[in-house]
Amino acid sequence: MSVVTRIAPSPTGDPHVGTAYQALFNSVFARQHGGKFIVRLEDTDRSRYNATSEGRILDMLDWLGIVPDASPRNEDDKGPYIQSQRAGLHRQYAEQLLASGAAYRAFDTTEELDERRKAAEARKDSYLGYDRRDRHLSAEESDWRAAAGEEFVIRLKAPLEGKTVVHDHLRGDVVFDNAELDDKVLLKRDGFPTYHLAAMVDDHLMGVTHVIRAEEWLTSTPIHQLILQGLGWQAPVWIHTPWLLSAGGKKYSKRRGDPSVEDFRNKGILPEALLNYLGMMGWTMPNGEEIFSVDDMVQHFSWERVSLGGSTFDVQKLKWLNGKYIREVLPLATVASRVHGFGTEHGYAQGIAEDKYFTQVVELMLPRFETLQEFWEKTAYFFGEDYPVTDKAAKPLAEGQDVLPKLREALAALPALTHDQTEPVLKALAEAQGLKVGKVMQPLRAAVAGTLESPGMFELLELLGKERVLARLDRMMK
RNA sequence: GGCCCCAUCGUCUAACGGUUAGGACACUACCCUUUCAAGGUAGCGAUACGGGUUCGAAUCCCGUUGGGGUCACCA
Repeated sequence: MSVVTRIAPSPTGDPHVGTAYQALFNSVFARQHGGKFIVRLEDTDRSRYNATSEGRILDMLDWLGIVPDASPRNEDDKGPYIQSQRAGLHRQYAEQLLASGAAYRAFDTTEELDERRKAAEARKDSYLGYDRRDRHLSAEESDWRAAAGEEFVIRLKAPLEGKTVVHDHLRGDVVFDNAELDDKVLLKRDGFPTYHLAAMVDDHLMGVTHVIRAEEWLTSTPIHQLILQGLGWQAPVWIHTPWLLSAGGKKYSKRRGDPSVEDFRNKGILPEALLNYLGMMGWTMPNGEEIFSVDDMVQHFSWERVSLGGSTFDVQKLKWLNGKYIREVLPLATVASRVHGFGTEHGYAQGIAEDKYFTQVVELMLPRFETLQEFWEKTAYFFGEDYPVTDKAAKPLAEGQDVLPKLREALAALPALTHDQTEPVLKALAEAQGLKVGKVMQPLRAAVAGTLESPGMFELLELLGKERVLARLDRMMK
């Protein structure tokens, strides 16, 4: 049996980290088995639909480098992959369920439902689902009222007794008491299906073999099995993955202020690092390695190494990982081009060419920035003469005014400010003045960089070049 | 509240009945050093609790507690 997995994001807002997480695991598992990974947009909630969201979700996947075998941008014969375009299909199966007696029409208005629910809550009922008022309407009455134009929804007729066993691939059998189950709405008043129906119909029609989704779906899986059963279809392998949590221990969510994938991207997190980080949430490489690629994951993935406790998202560790990719994993040329691309996208790189000089700056800065954004925040003095002087740098700059002219003189005498030329000169000068090396270096650094945090002095001088260094010294000498 | 899931350092995790409970992030100290980093070394720090089973339990079973999820004409 060939594996088919999917993600079914809902285009309601910002591209969610949870979607990226699911996309990773679904695509890795499919690839590992030479199967197919598909993306289906679940947009059947017209009220929450967000027109830009759809494209942004697909863009996020592109950015991450997760390539679906089928999606709204890559349709095949199993499509369309936009769920609302399949509404006719869903309706047809809802009617089939209705005809076979596995479902029924319910004519309650939203107001009635609200009222009864509130009453149930007030009574502290343990069962808070639909009270099944219309479950026992005769077929004649149901047909007649529908024909008369009364609006209705189609609900699942869940069994009232017995048990439904869901076999979760990670947790084993999970037993639900049917009496706890609800007569869920399958087809809404507006003719669109709910998730429960739509997902099951589409998964089946698209040949999905393994439903890998977040743990929040576990409790509605018995409903899904009942739908499948009513339609005479076989259930897929259910795999409910552990939670992604945010600092408070709650479910990670954009609504709580947790960053979206776009937020990470805009801060200068690399897709490789994000994916690597997500991969170590709930899963580990067999040898315990922390730095691994999606390809490594495809090679070594197994459900046995998934831990079930939820994982708290730690931005600090993500940043560390990102820094690791910058300084150790990605080649310099790649880092330089990512940095420049980021700068262009966010207005930092105006008039700055992606040339050899730029790459040298990146190389010098390599161990000094963890996100692409940090690079730009720390390097103004490499790319212009109007760099700011920090408060901390102002002090050594003032204190060093008498040594600066001597420094200028010594540097001006050099043919070029190469490392091997400047180092002995600067050290000799410090000694001659009876000063600690730092007392000479810090004023120099403050003058040419405007900050006390910079790459090594000699590399800095060499890269900046004699002309610029001298001009800066002239300007900074009172 | 009913039901469901989960439980090792603050965080991510290793251990698949026998380890001084290991690693990583963070934190602290030291080393390196012209600053800031990076890097290196060391330290701090966990099996939620209570019962069993077993020669032996982080590991298996039960209970308690705690956390999370779910109970929408949202997904």
